[in-house]
Amino acid sequence: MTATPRYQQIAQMLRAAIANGTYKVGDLLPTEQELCATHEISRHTARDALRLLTEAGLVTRKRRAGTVVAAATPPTVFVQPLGGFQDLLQYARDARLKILAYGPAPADGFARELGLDPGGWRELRGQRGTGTATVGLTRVLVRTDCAPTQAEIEERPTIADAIEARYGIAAARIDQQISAMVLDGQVASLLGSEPGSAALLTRRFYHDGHGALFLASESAHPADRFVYSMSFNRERSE
Amino acid sequence: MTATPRYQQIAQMLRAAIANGTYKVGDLLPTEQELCATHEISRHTARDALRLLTEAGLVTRKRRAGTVVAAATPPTVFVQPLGGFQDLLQYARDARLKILAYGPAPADGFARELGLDPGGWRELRGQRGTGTATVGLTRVLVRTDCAPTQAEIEERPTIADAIEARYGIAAARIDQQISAMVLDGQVASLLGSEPGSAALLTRRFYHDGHGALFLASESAHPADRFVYSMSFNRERSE
DNA sequence: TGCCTCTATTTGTCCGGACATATTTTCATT
DNA sequence: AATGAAAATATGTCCGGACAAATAGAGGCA
Repeated sequence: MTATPRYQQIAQMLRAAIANGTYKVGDLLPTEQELCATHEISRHTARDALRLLTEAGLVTRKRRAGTVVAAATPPTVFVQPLGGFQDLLQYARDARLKILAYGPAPADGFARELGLDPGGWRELRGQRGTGTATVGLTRVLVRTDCAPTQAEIEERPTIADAIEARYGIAAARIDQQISAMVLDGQVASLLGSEPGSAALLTRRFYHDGHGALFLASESAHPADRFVYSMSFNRERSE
Repeated sequence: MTATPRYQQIAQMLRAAIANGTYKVGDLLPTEQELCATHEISRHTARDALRLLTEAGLVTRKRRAGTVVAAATPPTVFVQPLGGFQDLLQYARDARLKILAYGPAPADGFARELGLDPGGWRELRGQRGTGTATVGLTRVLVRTDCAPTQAEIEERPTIADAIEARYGIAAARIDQQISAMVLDGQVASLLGSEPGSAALLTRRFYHDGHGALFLASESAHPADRFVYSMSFNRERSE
């Protein structure tokens, strides 16, 4: 009869009440004590129910303030999980970064294009590929206070990994923009492609825990050799 | 001194023990009773600690079998949350789909390119934009047993939304591939772009709960009008 | 009015216990 | 040896209680 546990039943009732507007966003849910009284359950059971709602992101709880509705529906429907920086780059596992140049950011270089002061950054130019096949041409800006050496970069799969290993600065947020471009003669020859062919252009911005940018990159990938794939899964919410 | 709660301390100790190989993947962690005895805590506290590890995906628990290590490191480091189908498409909120053609899939059309039997699918051609500005040219395949009418599609922001509303078929997994292309004369004129300019090409495959494909789309977006942006956040694991 | 302190309230942590349920192991039976 | 019943065991659910910590709100004070 009562196959589902009590605390899940309570949680489901509250979820429904939130969904149908009985409790609107910003409203206060009943306190734990009130739930205990109205449903004749122990405080522990009430807490378990509210814990489910908290984990789903539907409510937030604060001492003395109570439980307030944060969203009428579970905030995220789909998620794209990433195992690490390599999954973001989507190069083959054995693709290596060949560094062509690495030094203080020139005044008229990548930093200027992004509206950054070249003084505080180091610029790297390189190409990525496996063996002789080049799959991407890259420009990178690294903040000088967390710039690894060339050797440290080359022994890690990505620059972000090198920074995390060397300086302990971990990316908290990464913004990525993908657009398309037509290869001009110079870039095409570096990539071994036909001038006038298409390429994918990815820009990535790595932010630390304070939201400050510490790493930026721009890469061109010939369309005939590179497709950016991603997979989204619907979150289980029961 | 002991600012952090006991159960979080225990969880951290276990996390560390898993990370440094004291417990390897597949090993059994101490039972709740053993944790109670060794750390002189109540079973409730031990359970709270193990709950944290379970939520992080580090361990799985089964009655009688105990707690086994599922992964040495938290499985997902970054997540890209999506609120719905519109976030995937990344068109402006007021962008509308103008349907140019909608009917049974022709034998030599999009279905053939994807290796699908044209008999079971309906093909749609359209363009998306706001007012007069066209931002994308689209080909879509819809499985015939869940194909909405043209009116149903036009009154919803996306075709996936229309299918979910009309047939109750919700996408469980969406695969997306992004590549680049050069616009030829015919497509360029439809999009109002220069022939030979670059465009972003997105292919999306929507799968239902059984993993079966029910919706596929291919869209071309002029690079000068469209950039695909995404944001990844590091998962909080504490 | 503005600022401060104090209090009451609500959630967070932790303890103790009990029974339920699923699953493995053991052992008796065939 | 194969099968099936029973026991043992680890987690899941639920109850009761107690104190701690944070903080919104009331009330007092300048």
